[in-house]
Amino acid sequence: MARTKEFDETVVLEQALELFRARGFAHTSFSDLTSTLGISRQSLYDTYGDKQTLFETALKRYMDRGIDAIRRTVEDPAPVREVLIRFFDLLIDGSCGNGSHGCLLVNSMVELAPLDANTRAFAHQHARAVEQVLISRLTAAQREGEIATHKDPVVLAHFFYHTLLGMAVAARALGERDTLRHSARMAIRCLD
Amino acid sequence: MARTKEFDETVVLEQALELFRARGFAHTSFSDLTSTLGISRQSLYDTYGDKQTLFETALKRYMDRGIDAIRRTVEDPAPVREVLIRFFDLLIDGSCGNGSHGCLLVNSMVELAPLDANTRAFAHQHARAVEQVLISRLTAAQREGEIATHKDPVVLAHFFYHTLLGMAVAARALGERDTLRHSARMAIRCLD
DNA sequence: GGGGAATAAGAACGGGCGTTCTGGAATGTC
DNA sequence: GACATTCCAGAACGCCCGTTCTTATTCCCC
Repeated sequence: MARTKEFDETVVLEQALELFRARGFAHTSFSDLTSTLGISRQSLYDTYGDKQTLFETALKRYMDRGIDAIRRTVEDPAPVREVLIRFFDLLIDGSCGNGSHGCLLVNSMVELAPLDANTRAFAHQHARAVEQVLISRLTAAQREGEIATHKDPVVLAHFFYHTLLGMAVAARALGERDTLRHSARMAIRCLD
Repeated sequence: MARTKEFDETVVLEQALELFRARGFAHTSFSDLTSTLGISRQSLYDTYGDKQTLFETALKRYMDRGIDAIRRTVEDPAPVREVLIRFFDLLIDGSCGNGSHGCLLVNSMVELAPLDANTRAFAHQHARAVEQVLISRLTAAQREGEIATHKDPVVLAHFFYHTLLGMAVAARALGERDTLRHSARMAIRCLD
């Protein structure tokens, strides 16, 4: 039938994702992509569509992978404080790793949310998903007496999400891993 | 000698600032600027230099104004918790006002910090300035018995700064003012 | 009121962008 | 082994970007 592809679709997508994460959507040109990914313009178009589509595919992939990791971490039946430490460490490592380029979703929220409805929808969807995972876990912890009953799991979940956003920005622009760890532990003390 | 300008330099600079805040640096074109500001390309160049320079001038102005407001708010001799509520409300109002476009500095940190050394320097400078103001105030509060002595003002200041960053992102991409208020109050409870 | 300098408007420029086209090479099926 | 199909590489396209040039107008000072 046809010639076989000379590259691995998911590997190349992953490289594109890293480039978008490092440089943002607007500051990543097609030339940047082809030279970094090592494939031709036409192959990029044939395989992933235009730049916008490629970006959204990468972002979607990144989000799905992220929310899965978060779910696995948060739903672990360990003490809630320990779980939250792991939750934040997961995000800190994810945002500080590979040269401290932050979180692709957070970067995209800042760059594109006011300009692009799709990104805005992605952002809302992700926020609700993460918050929902946290709310469930916090509510369960409350039932088991780990958290005082007068605390509101919803408010706590929003607060942790906002903390997460701030840490992603700090990781990208300031890159102080240890400071972020301290902040995470400080945030968790709000449970007391 | 010469003809007088037909526009107010600071007013136009302020409008440019708002445009950069709303759309970011890369997504704001010279055409966007001239059509929104109502002055010609040549007048823009003559008055503010090129796009990069205009942007940095606006960012510098924004930062100076911001740090002044923060300093005034935080150095007020009211109870520290009350002061911090005002501190966060100030930032929430600043980031949610005018159509929820967030904070110009935080937006720029995310868009440009990894690409541009100037922006990176601005970011570090601003972070240290804000943190220093907070550290001083928290240390004073500790001396006066408002905060337990085993708390570390430096860690607290970093934590509040990270919270600030997160709220700026949430304001821009999610725009939930009341939720932000709740998070601010939650963060302040870390003093207890 | 005239000289001179800075203004403003729009055309023009070079460059880089995202995208498409063209042509040749490689592959699996009949 | 020829065909159809898909892949790849580079040239080419049109567009918009930031910037500069040209030209004419406006205003202040003497």
